[in-house]
Amino acid sequence: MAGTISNSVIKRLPRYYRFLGELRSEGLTKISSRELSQRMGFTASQIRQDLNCFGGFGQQGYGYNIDILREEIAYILGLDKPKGIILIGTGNLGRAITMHMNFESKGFHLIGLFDEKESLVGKVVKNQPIRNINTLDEFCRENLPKAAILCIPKEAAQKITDQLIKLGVKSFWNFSHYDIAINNPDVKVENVHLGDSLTRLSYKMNNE
Amino acid sequence: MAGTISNSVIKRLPRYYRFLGELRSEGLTKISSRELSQRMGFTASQIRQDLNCFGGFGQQGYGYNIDILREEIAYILGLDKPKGIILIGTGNLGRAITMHMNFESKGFHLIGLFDEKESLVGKVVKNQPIRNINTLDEFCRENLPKAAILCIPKEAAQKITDQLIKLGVKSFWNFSHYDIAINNPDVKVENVHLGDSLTRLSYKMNNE
DNA sequence: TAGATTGTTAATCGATTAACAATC
DNA sequence: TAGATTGTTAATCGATTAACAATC
Repeated sequence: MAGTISNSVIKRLPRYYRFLGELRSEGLTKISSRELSQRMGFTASQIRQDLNCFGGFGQQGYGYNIDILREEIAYILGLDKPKGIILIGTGNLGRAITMHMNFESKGFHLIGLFDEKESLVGKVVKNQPIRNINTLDEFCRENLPKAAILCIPKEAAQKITDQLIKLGVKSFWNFSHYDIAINNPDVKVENVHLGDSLTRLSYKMNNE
Repeated sequence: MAGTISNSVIKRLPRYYRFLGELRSEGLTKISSRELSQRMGFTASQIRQDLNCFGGFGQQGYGYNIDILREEIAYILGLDKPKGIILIGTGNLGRAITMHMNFESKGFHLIGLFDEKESLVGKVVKNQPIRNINTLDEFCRENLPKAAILCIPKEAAQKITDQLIKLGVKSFWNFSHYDIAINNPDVKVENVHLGDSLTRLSYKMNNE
């Protein structure tokens, strides 16, 4: 068992979940930490250490039961509790995420799309109408989303996050460069800085 | 000076570069590690430690010259050497990245788009025609791209990376779930696992 | 000169790996 | 029972923070 799971472990959790899903669809029922280490590129020691953070789901001399372990991780990740999420900014990136992402399998339920651009408002993406951003307050009071996806520029992001936090939206999947956490230490943020990632690739190519 | 810059520092480099750019556009010319720490949310100690990895660009009693430091980091990141990059898979995500990303400012030059879907081939995205994937060999031999963006499903990714590696493309910005690095330890890969990121947000919301 | 702030070393903290006893 | 493999402790490694002498 465990109290706090360290950040390093949390970062690896979705990967464990993905691989266990694959093993499952290959029809396997059990796996040892050594076998899993070869597939995932972690050490067997780290896998045992990690998996033990949330209870002894292995069995000595046998390994881990794939289904049970996967279910357990799903539970820890909260994938069994769909949370309402809205998306702000239906530009190229916002629309791509709306179309591309399987929200249901990641613990969410996409319930609203918003944009300020009149030319986009009313269009339908993945069966959802794009709503005018000036209806955001009303929508949130009625539908109580728990999280928001920010696909808007930095300048717009500050204003919108302030507004959303007042409306009770306290969790953000943030594609903007606005640093939500630094101004609001209490909210939950997961940042995706695509530009930083591409920049790191440039670094790696530049430095043997 | 420094030989090897640790992975932890590399991860932070693009962020330093971004913040220095902002300070610059605010018209500032110098900044101390303490001031920078307040803006960036790192400790001043860490900033000094990090920046010192690549030479003493500060000055005691003064701080850091923003322009000089920014230029130096740009050089380390290879942003001054545009590298040819191609994009494979022009679905929602691939098109969004094509439209949305500023490649030039990140050390790249987007020179080709590819898809296998006949209905997409020939369409123009950001002034580039979508090419048939079966012209990939020919294109690479002529234009020698150095990197590729993979916006294709896992199954397709394995085949395409093998093909690209043979053609001399050894660096990947990988949006697929195919684990390139595990099968090709020599290539440079920067993974973007959007689903894992959203899953971590679910975890954070689920665990106080 | 006095004040400020770096560069750098030392101390602390946390994460990973190794080892092995427990046990299925 | 013998073999396999976990759970867990101890050892190592690396990263962050603190401290302060060097110096602008």
